[in-house]
Amino acid sequence: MKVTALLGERFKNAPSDCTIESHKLMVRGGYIKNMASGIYSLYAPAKRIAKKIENIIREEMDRIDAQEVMFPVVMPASLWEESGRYTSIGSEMARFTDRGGNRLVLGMTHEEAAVHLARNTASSYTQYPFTIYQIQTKFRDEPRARGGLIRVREFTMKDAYSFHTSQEDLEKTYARFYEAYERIYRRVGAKNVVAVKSDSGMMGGSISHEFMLLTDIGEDTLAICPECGYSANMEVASCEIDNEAGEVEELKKVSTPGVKTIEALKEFFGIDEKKFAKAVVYQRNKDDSYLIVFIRGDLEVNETKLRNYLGEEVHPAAVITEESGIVAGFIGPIGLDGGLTAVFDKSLEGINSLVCGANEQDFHYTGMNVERDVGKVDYVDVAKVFEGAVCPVCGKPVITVKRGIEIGNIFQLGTKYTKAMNMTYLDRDGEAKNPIMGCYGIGVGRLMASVCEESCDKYGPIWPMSIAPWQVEICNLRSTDEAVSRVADGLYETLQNDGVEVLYDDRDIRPGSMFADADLFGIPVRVVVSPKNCDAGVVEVSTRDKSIKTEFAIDGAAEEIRALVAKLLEEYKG
RNA sequence: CGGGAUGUGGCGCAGUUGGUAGCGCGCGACGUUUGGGACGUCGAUGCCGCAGGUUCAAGUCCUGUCAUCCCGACCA
Repeated sequence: MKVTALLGERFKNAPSDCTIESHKLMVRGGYIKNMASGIYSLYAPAKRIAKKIENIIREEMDRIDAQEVMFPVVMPASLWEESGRYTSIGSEMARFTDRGGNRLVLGMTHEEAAVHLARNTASSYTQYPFTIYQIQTKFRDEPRARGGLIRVREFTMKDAYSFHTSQEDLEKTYARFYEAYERIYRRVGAKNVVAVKSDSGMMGGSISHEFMLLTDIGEDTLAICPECGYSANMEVASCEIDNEAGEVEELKKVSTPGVKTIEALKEFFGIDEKKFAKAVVYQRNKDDSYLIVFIRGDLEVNETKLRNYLGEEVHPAAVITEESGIVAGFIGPIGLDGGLTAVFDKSLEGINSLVCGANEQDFHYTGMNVERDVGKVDYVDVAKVFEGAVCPVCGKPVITVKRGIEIGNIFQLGTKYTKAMNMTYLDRDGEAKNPIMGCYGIGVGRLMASVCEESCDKYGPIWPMSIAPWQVEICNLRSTDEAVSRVADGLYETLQNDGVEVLYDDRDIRPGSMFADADLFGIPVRVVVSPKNCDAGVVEVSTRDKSIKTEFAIDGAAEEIRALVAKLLEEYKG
């Protein structure tokens, strides 16, 4: 490809809208163009990168015996009504009607389509297991797109669905996907990727992992143990608590006029915040009724864990009404209004002497022991993990909290969809059963942006050879000079004939501009052809990551360059 | 959906107490240049987001609306 024929321009400045590095560079470098919020067109360089990522994914999917299929983007609402998600999913799913008044949806994920495709065909246990996948456009009407390609509304995704006759079999495939994903990330050049245990959210099912690329701009928070490798999304990370029982004390009611916050209580009693039983008030989404979480004063409530425990949606209480029976600022577990649900975090378990509210204006209790003064309660883990928390696996207090971008996920779905959509097969014993499903996704555009985010400098992206839009860029520093152009043109032609992907900057511009653009193209191997070099009978060859800078004699340069490309490609081989 | 901000040429921006729009980059032509975003001369590009209103006069003031971005909520 000659730059003179390439559509797209490169900018000195990024639009002021761009805040994160990959977004800036991909706009500045002429990779993407925004059309609407979270909706982008890709220019040729970005399209080429996406295609390479897709092909690596294809190779790895095919390798684990997944077969590529294609589902429709537009599906009838009725199919989604079968699974129940037509109503359970909110406005993230785009819905519309056709000219006949039929309700349709835009595909945001394809479990329903996968079941639809397979359910009448895979009617015998002998036809299991099997895995299907597609690489296709999805539309999700995100409430808030952000960060260029990091979080968009329309995007290309590889989504795979596996079907099994037993949990063990699902787990086998799940493990193969896990390994395939690790290979995919290595091959596309994503470096800091960890798999974390995650919340299954609306997908349903039990076990799931998210593959996270660690970066400060990540939207997810992760708890990671550097000692034993335990890692989990903050949403589900368990929190081990070192509880010190302390001295047994008598329950005493103490006047605490106007002392409402943990801060103020700390000051008032002059004791550590770990000695308080903090009350956090939530409301159920369905009827706004209240529930109260009691947790140790130094900890925060993890709302996702709370939701998962309750099995329903809740939100932090907006206003606490008079008639609720809640005395804001003085809430405690003793003598709490019987109509209120209380949840006890396990951080309170076994502590002998706690300070808590007395459910009476301006009074607190001291010396409270839950078992003794409230009775037997179920302790649950709803605390948010914090830096330095105790690892639930190895028991060392070394948990670190990091940010990550989700660049893939794998779910064990169970029979949620096959049951709801009445997909059955006849088992060996002649009994009709619902197949067990797994699903597995990778966002292509997000992966591209993530690699850019992690592999760049202030001048532009540094694309790994495996996904670079072109493998070699030739910079003809003096295209008006016949001798120089003869060398550059010849090299371009020879390399292309040898199957090397070449971007040829044949423009008549000053070297400074050409180099600045080359940095934005981020192509791994750069070949500079200039009058100076030609006089010396050489071309100058360097890598974008600055690890190599050398000269090759003009005669034989093509072969040397081809070998260099092959060598660099080797690093990312499957 | 809450909070904050911004809409002026392709990009970055300026535009005073209201007086009819400018700078830098980029773009075109010519010339001089040529190893990290050159210089000179000439030139093109604006429904000042949109719709109302106030005014002799609105980029500027008022009202509404749309769009985009950031923080949060949400998120397969």
